[in-house]
Amino acid sequence: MSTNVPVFGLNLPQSQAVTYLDGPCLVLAGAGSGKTRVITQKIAHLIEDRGYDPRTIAALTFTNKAALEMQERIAKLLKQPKQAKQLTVSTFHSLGVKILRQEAHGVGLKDRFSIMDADDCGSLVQDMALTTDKQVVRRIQTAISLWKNGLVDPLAALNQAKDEDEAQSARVYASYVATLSAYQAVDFDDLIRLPVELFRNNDPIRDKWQRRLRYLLMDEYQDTNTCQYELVKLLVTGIGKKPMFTAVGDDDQAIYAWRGASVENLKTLQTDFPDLQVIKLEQNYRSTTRILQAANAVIGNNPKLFEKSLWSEHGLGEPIQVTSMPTDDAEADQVAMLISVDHFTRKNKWSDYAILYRGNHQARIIEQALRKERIPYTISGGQSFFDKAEIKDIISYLRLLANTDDDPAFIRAVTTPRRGVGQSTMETLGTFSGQWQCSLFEAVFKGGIEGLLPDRQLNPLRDFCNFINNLEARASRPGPSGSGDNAAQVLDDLLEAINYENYLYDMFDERAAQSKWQNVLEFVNWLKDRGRGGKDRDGEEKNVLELTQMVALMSMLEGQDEDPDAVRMSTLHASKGLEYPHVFLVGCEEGILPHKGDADAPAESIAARVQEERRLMYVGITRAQRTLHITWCKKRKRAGEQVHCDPSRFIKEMKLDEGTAVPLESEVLTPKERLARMKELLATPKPTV
DNA sequence: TTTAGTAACTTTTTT
DNA sequence: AGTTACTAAA
Repeated sequence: MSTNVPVFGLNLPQSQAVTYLDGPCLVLAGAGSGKTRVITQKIAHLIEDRGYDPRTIAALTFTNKAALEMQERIAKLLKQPKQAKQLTVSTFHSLGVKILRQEAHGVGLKDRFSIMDADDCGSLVQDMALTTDKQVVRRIQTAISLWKNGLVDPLAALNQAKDEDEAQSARVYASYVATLSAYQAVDFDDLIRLPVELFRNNDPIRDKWQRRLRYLLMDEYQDTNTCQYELVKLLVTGIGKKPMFTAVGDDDQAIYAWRGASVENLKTLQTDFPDLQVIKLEQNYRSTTRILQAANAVIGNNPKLFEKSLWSEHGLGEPIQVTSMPTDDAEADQVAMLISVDHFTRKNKWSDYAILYRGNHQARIIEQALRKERIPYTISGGQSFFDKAEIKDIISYLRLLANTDDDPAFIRAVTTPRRGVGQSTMETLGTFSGQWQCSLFEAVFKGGIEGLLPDRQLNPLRDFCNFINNLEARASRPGPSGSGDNAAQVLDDLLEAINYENYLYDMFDERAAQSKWQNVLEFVNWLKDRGRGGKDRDGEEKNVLELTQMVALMSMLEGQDEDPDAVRMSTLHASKGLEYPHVFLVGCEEGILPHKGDADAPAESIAARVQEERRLMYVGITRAQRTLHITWCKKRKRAGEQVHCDPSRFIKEMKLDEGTAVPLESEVLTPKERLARMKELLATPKPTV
């Protein structure tokens, strides 16, 4: 097939990107230029026109939400929608789990390894660094994460440490790695790093996976880190084999440098693959011209990696509004009111509106305001369903069931609900297990522990461990249907046995307990559903272990039970890749956006950080399709006290005063005025747009 | 030893 | 505002 025949409904560069299959391909896709469209169409093209087996195609995204959405879009595109289920559409991390689950032995893990979340890792670091200072713990955690993502081992980290802080982090790094392997556990970074290690050292296994995944597509390529890029390279390059992949990215939307991503990967791609075909998508199908102009003006202040200029065939559109607010409370109220009024006057859906902000904590105050106005909303980004304490409690039991060496899970499960095991018991047990180099669970039955713990403390421990053992025996017994455990029954038994519902009602007031128990039931039902192979029963059946490992990665809220008609609230980071007709970008103040970090950082890194914040602003602006409303506060509550704020430098950089938009001065209404205005607006006919 | 209640300290972004 | 650290009772 010639690459010059345009695919129906695509412009020329899009079409070229879809049909180009002579080698590796990089698509530089500006905001709103239809990059997801290119990926989904290309997958359809591979299957339907080129005869690819869907099982040999993998598309990698950055969030589970994006993966889910992409799979749905592909299903709609295919003549046989069921083929979409055979594709690997997942995050890098999920692919890592998939590989590790099959190749655990190759990296020295037992089959039933645990996946530890950031909290578990945090308490690990806390113990090993001998500090309770949360700041220090987080600093060490990010240092370790950056090392892992950069494929630097503990020894190298120690050698290249520049100051005592880094040396301390490196020492903790060493014992951290040792402890994880003692637990038979991995952290998020290991999910990518271990497959890389495996493929580097084991050619037959690497070969196997290369045959398994013949074509690779990557979304948001600008946000990949060294380790992820290495995994990709190992998967696509082989002797006598043509590297086959498509990477899609935009250097202006790189906003994850803080977690090890490097935009340089875009450039490196060109040197590593000299025959790389580079295709630029510069036509924007999303926003009005005014919005694009503002976005371009802001990003123009950053150095360019690739030359590109976005343009749009849409009209000029409505002016961008910039409003100053006296306080953050007023900002939230005002935005809620503006949305309410606009919703009723223009007869728009609630879901046409999005409120975007820099930090999760900004969501709280906005939520309150929206509730006051009776506006339905959904929050994406921020702490997820799976991070709720009651859900993590249940998960810790499942993890322990799957892997009794998982000490963090043991600690949580054995102490919640309270069963007479407290701090000092755990300390004794911990020292003992440390001396004998065994897990806490093992230590409970090891000879010698009787001398250290009186029966009063030892009995509850033994009772608990016997309980887990019994449950585990039942969990791994084949269910009536043959293969797989009877996950549903095990889950019910577990909740019953630990009396979790009563525990909740003992610990919390009626209302809180009720909602928490509701969450638990919802979670358990969700698990049971997945255990049976998913909603349509055409997914793979999963046992308790697989379910547990899957849940560990579900840190983002899934779009399943989202209210379809509700105002969207999101952090700027979580909004990447999404679009909304009407966008409110709140809290545009110096110190918030750009966010101020360590003032004593070197000037160079401060400059780099401001550039990343500017890209964040760019992402925010380019989410908007029709209207954009930016707000900033003169005063804001911060750690209790009111603090004076200045407008963000990025507002000036939008160059709104040069004829593209009219800045609007602050306009704060009292409830009475608001009501009057509302009535007045409701009476006027819907404006034509 | 465990738990419950009160006083002080902090808020980037996420797989 | 929301969590954590510390102190007093059971």
